[in-house]
Amino acid sequence: MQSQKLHRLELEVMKVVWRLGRATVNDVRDTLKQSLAYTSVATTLSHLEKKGFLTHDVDGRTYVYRPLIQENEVSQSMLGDLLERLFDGSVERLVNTLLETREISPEELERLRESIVTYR
Amino acid sequence: MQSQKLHRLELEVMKVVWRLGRATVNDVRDTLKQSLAYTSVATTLSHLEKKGFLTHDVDGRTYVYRPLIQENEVSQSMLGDLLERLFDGSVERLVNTLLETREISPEELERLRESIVTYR
DNA sequence: ACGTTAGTATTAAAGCTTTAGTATATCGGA
DNA sequence: TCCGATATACTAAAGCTTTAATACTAACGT
Repeated sequence: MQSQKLHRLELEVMKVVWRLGRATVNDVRDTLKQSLAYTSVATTLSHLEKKGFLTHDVDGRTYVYRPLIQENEVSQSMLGDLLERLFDGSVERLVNTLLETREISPEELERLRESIVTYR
Repeated sequence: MQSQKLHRLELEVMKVVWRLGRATVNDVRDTLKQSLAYTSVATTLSHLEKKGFLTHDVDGRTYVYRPLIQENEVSQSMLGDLLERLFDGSVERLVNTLLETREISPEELERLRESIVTYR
């Protein structure tokens, strides 16, 4: 398994593909917030495929991309990376920083407590 | 206030300065894990100063750098950025992803529960 | 006083990500 | 069939981070 780290644009493109399940260049292009040239999106999808995050099927002359890796896997990997780099691996410090920073709604805090308390 | 996002090397250098409180180029160079040319470290410190993360006092002909921003501030900012980009701002999803990785010792889990339960 | 050493300043090369232009191929309609 | 539209392939420019060489400067020991 490789690095599983995605850069800004790569991540945004992957999020679209994860959301859509299957996506052409134009699907991605139309869904992205930022407007990009067709070829920019195509190049990025190409990169992602070369890196092993995606593959494609061919439909006529059109490539239909689909993920080869789950969003959760990438999230875990990137979060784990930040955990090491910023908090020296201390989950406690990370969570405390999170609590300090965010104004968390009572509902979210309750769900959070539930998650942690029931975690075994 | 500006972006508060640090790249890999910049962050490593800042961590040294935070740890030491005050640091010369050689202090940083000697403390870093990776071995770098003197001028590489000096350039990075220069960048960090230009970006407003550091300043320096002069001691003889030597620059003694010190942070202008706290580690916690940068941690919050960078974690917040990841929270948005990866979890659409959902603290719950972030924490659940963290728990899923299962790299948490029982002691750490206990402290974590304590943190969350006592959070006002 | 002078040369060696130890600093900083300047410049830029190398490597990476983003972005898109141009070339080429092919599908589909008139 | 032929032309325009649309798809991918190829190439590379622009911008950013990392890394370090070179140039310049000043302190210090003798």
